[in-house]
Amino acid sequence: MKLLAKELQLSVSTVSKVFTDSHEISEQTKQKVLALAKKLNYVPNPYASSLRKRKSKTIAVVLPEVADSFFSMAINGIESIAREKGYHVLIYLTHEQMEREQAILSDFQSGRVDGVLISISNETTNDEHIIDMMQRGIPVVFFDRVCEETATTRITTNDRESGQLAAQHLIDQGCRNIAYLTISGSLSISRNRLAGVKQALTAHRTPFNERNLVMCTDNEEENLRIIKELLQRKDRPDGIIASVEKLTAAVYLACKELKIAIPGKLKVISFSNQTTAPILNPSLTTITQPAFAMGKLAAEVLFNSLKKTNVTLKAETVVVPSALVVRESTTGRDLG
Amino acid sequence: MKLLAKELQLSVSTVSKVFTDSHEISEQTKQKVLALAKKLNYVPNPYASSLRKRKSKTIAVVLPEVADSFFSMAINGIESIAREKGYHVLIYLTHEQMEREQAILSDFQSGRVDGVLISISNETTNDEHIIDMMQRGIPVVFFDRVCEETATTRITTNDRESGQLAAQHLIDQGCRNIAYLTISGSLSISRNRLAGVKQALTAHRTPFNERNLVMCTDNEEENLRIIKELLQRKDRPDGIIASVEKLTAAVYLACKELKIAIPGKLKVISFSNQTTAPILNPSLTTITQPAFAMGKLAAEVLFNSLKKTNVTLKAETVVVPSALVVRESTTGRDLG
DNA sequence: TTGAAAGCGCTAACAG
DNA sequence: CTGTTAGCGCTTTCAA
Repeated sequence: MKLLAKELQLSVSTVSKVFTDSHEISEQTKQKVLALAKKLNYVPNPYASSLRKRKSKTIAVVLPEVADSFFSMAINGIESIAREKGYHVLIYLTHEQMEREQAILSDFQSGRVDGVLISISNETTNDEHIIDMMQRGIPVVFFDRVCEETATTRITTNDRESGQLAAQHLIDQGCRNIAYLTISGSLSISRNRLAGVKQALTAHRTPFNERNLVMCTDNEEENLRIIKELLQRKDRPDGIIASVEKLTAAVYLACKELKIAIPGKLKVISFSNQTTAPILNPSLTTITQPAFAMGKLAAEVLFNSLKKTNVTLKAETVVVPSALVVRESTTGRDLG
Repeated sequence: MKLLAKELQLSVSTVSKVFTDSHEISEQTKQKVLALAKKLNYVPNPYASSLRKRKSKTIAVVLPEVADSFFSMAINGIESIAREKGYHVLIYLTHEQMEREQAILSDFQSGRVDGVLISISNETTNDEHIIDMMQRGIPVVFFDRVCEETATTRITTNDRESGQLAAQHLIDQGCRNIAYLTISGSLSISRNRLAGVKQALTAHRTPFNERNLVMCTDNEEENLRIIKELLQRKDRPDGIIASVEKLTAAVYLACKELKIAIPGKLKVISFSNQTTAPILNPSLTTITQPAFAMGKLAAEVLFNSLKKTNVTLKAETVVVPSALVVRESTTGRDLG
């Protein structure tokens, strides 16, 4: 299309420089070129540019799933920064499968993206595919579900403290037999939350009962079954901490079916960003993660490293704290 | 990297043909090349290929927002097909602003994407930017929030019938003064739903009262105020149809504050795909849209047209029906 | 079945 | 400040 731009009796390179906003071009010609470009509705071909410059102005966001308030809010945060910086966002879903995650990342070897934001799948037990990526010079920033051993920047929330806070809150509300619901034994995020829970219990001289560590699945009905089983045990828990948003519904439904009163017979707290938490029956006490902020921060860190050349990301964990929002499911009282 | 591939004493073109899986290459050399490629972890540069072939194997998904169950489930559907077809998915958010929508689409003039899936913003009143796109040979498929006048394929749900069904259900439950909550007067989807509501009311000899058409905003607190105002009118409605998922919370909270019993004093039905609908207080009667299916279908239609060359998409509306799921908020009874 | 050569649209030296 | 030239890595005739 530069050919057309030579309506103006200019060389291709001059026109090109206009579009890269080079300082070595006079205002006058810049205006002329830009004017004609607008008139002709011309936009430079990004792929030609990518090919030449060896950078794509595109990042990838790799997620386990998107139907989760945390991830959708995080996408929002990421997008807000990407837009600001003129980057494009490719989205990929692993559906919690390490194999897919590997396949997706391996495609990035091609230079399709300049950087990657990733929240790993709960199947992901090794980080070779990620290290591979970084060795090829493609920076990776973890957020939320991180690999703690991998040498790059990790954006997390204070999972351990949050677990502790949640458990402490339940203890304060009189719970003595607390169960912890999770979907993964391997994710650091899950382990950290559990560690916090255990710490709070131990501090209170009521060590965590390992039978109360309940592993859930991807399947809603299966989860309902598992939780009903839990609630039908003779030593049934009097408090539940759901470490994953989507387990909330299963807990509520199980209680409904079994006619177990929340919070009377069972207190429930959930790691959740659902906007419906305040209008559940009863309203749900949550640990609310700073999803938007974490997405935003992850993107900022990534773009920052993309600005400079050859700067490997610091192997550090940046923590954005979550908040405990107390509602009726643990207190019986509506604290707004 | 083809240079490296000439470890094998082959020409670049031969190697290239291997990667396009050309039939004019012997099995033998194919294997050899593929083997070395895997060993060297080589992946062809997609941008060079895009430049040459003038197609990017990439589509754009343009959405008003992502923090909405419908859109996140739709993304899921889109991704499932994209993955299957080997396409990549760029995501863009308009945040309900037509200006952003235009800016986003205008970038696509560059050939960045081969096609576009779009759900328009509620500000979008004209379709010039979209027509422009199509005239440049980039196919556009609408889903959910469509432009009815624009000559391309539209994937919708049966909005009118759903509105009618919702209103009829409220009438059946004894409502005589039904309000309709919306965030847009211009979106066809909103108009159609309202038309269905009116039709049901008219059929029942109780024409819709225009004062009961309530325009809400992007702002949660503002919405709460608006709805409280509605519920404090002397002729306060005895039934509410929320045409947007996120208005549900405002309705519930308003009722809580004003101590209006649902469904006793007010019956509520919502167009919503929230997974928490069954565990709200009370559980929420919904019109549930086939989000995943619609996303999937939109993607299928788009990829179909991308396969052939120079086939403009049929200007037709494909309807995937929604379902009425009756729960306590309109009946007082829990029907599961 | 394979190879040589041209060029997709753009940018980056380097000259002028 | 502007122009010339040489590719970025791939695909695609066309010829061997």
